[in-house]
Amino acid sequence: MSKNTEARECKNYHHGDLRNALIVAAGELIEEKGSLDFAMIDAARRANVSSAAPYRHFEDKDALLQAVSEVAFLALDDVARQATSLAPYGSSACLIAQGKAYITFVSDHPAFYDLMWGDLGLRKRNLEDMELQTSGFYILVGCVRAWCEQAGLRSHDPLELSVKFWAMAHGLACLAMNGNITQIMPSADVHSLFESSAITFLDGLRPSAAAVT
Amino acid sequence: MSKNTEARECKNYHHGDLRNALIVAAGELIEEKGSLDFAMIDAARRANVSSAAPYRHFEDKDALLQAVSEVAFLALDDVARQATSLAPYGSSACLIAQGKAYITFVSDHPAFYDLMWGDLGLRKRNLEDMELQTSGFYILVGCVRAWCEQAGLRSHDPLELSVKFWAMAHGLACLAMNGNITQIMPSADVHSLFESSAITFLDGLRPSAAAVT
DNA sequence: ACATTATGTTATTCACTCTTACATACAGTG
DNA sequence: CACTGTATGTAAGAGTGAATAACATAATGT
Repeated sequence: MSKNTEARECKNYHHGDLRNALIVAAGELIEEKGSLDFAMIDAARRANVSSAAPYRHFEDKDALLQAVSEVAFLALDDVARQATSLAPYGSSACLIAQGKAYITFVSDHPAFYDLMWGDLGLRKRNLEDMELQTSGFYILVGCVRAWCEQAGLRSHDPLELSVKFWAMAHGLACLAMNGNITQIMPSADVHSLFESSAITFLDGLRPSAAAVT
Repeated sequence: MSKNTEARECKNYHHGDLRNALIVAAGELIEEKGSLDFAMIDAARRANVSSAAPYRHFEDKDALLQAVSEVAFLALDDVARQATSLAPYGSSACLIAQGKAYITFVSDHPAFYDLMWGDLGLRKRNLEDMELQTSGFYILVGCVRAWCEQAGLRSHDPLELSVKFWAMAHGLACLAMNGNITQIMPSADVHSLFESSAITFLDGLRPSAAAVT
């Protein structure tokens, strides 16, 4: 052990946890640049390794992006879980809280949205990833199921309702992210918009609402 | 979308309408590849010009993509306009027809969706483009306004309702495009899903639906 | 010790975008 | 009709970044 770390630039030849370091570095770059087109070598530099090192851990840049995307989906799951506890489980407020949290997440991280749902996203990837992509969704499904029971609306399919509810939040988040909502209604707040939208929708589910064309 | 301007057999040194030819070529490449990462030289080849010629008309590839995107938004406007005449103006069916047409457009051209709303999309572009991006939206606003009057619901803001309605269609289209809906409800049809979702929402707007928490 | 495996480096290749310098057509003017 | 300016084309190549190849270093197991 006489060879003490001279520490010219690198302490150890082996990084130790390069794979994770690269995922973190890529995540930072995406956040900072607000886009996915960082260079592999930049992620490598951030982890203090050479440009070729990442290819020991990821087949190509897309694989690295996918790994970052997986982390992002897990983070979104956490967001959904936390939102669940903001209001009584199964209440309308609980559902709305989840939608709002979803919108906040998307709005705060537009570049991650691109990663998760954009052209480089999971659209053309395999099924395991798809399951990851929708794992957080089932947190919502649980709430919706509870809501249906509390509201005495057992005739509705919680899964179907959840998809519709998700789509409302997703659509508003997407439009807000693109600036469309600000452009159309400069004074509007996406969260309020979602809340009133959700309330209208939930009201519409109740039998008292007569179907009229 | 398949505006086949077959002016390719050009014998002259000057092309004549290279700008448009490139837009068409790029659109075809996007449609064929299902992605935006075609090479500029491929678009140039399709127009029978050299690889540098496009740069006389477009500052860079992004500018070409933007031009294609503008054409795509105009095509979407047409889709919306046509859908308006599928049912009595101002009826629920008319609104639903518009949403369905929107969903069809997005589902049929996922690569164009990426172009129009993705990371290479208009998010970071200027205001004129934003107006183009939402011009078709005001077709919907007109229908919604008529619907409000026919339904005797003048207390609602048609603009706000339209945004919410748009978001429902947009969200479902986006999730469907990513395969999420198929994954969650393999037997579900996005158009039916949208229709029932829209009906629920419109029902919820009627005063008979009591606000309950 | 020594072989094996994992992980890193340098140097290089390849594809693609974008630029530069030059060439050609066409329209307007004397 | 020559003359000239502008628009538009070409050819060649610089610059960027992903990915690979060949080699180097460390950790591990027997």
